[in-house]
Amino acid sequence: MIDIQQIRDNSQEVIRRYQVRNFEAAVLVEDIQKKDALRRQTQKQLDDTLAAGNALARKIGELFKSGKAHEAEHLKDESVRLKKQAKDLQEQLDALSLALNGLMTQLPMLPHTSVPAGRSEKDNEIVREEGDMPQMGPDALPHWDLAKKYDIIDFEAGTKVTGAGFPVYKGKGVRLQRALIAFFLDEAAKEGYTEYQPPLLVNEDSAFGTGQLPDKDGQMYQVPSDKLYLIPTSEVPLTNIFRDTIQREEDLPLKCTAHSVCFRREAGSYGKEVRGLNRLHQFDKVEIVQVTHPEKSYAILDEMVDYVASLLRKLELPFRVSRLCGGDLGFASALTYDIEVFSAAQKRWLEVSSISNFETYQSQRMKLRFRSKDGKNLLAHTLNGSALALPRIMAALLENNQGPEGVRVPRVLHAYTRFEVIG
RNA sequence: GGAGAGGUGGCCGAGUGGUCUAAGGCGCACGCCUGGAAAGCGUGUAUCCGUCACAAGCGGAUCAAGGGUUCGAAUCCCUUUCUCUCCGCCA
Repeated sequence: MIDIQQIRDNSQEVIRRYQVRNFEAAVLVEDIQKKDALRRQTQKQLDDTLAAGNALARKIGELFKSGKAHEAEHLKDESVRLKKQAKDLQEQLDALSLALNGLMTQLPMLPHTSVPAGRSEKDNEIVREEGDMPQMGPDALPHWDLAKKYDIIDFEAGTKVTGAGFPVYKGKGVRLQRALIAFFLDEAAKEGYTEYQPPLLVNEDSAFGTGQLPDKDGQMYQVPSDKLYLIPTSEVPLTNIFRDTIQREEDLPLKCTAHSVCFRREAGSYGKEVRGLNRLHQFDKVEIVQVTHPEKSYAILDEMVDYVASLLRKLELPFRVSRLCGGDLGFASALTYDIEVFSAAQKRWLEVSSISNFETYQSQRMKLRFRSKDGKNLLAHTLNGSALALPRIMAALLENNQGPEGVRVPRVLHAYTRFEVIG
């Protein structure tokens, strides 16, 4: 949610900036301005009415005390009238607040000034490309064939047990994945992130706080009997740890990391996009989250991109970093970098990380604040990124490192896997 | 799942219908005192909304959340929720 103050201060500027997203905000913004003015006017009327009621009640109390009960009696009528009036105004105010809030949640985050205009991922701006593209012979196998050949992932078993998109990892496949998770967590710890192990189900408030609700509930698996949601990413529980808190400025930035299983319904996906490990309903991911001072969030975003790049470098995977254009930018994000690795047999770039600055979008919703040096409570900025998502890293490692002897494990993982080749 | 007890400010804790504008204490901040410090003394110390210059001041709301009774609710009633104790079940 953006700060309504921005609309009060300069609504035309807000509308103009939304154009980068191809988001036509004029009608919505005008509606918000009207509702906001009316809400404040109603608030004033209500406060005045309540103040009159309070004064009267106090007066009646005094009269009772001084034994003038009969005088108090006829004041009660006025008191009842004020109470009725206050109740009506309160109802109006609640309705207005609800409506205003509903309108505000329809506004996506204002894009950062560096976000390129554009409609689709074709307009994303590639800002960095690194690593050697492996040269594959014509007999190179895609990872799903390698997985079968070396018996490390059983897609059919997963389909039987649960359904498509729920693979069963096996033997060295599990070990490789566990090794990667441990490696990512150790690297994050070195980088100053505190490790958490959050719940995998969250309540409605949490899902709202990070922006999954109200609009993206179709992307989450739900447990309606308990009003809980399976997390699509540990960003949700991790960031919500700090919901409704006021942090100390000197404690910022808060740096958290967690490994978790992630669950996504991925309704509407099909075909080669979802083959093998490319797109799953259940997958593992190590996430990094930061809660920062607003003035530092963009420098920190760059740091996070550099950090994720360093992981891929250590894994010897070729990757590229792109800045998402307005049309491809998530609803909640002000600026997002995507990082993709090249999976050599599929000859495709696979997105393995998405690193975003949400500015105050999430902190506004979850009232995540910090107390500044001059004693004001300000909204913090929240950021997060994958560091990293496991399946596509597995896919690229398998495909890029295949050879006659089997699949070579990157050196940095040997200490974790305790084997160097999957063969 | 059953029974019982609870939820008050940063923390502890008083408070059972009208100076609650929430006692008292602790902590914290600032000041006085001091060679310096401690002690002592004094002052201050929540959040949100509105008015307004996002100042001061003023008004309103908040004693887990929501609803109700009453002229008036932290206090009485109902619902929800969370915590604790006991029982049951259980990795």
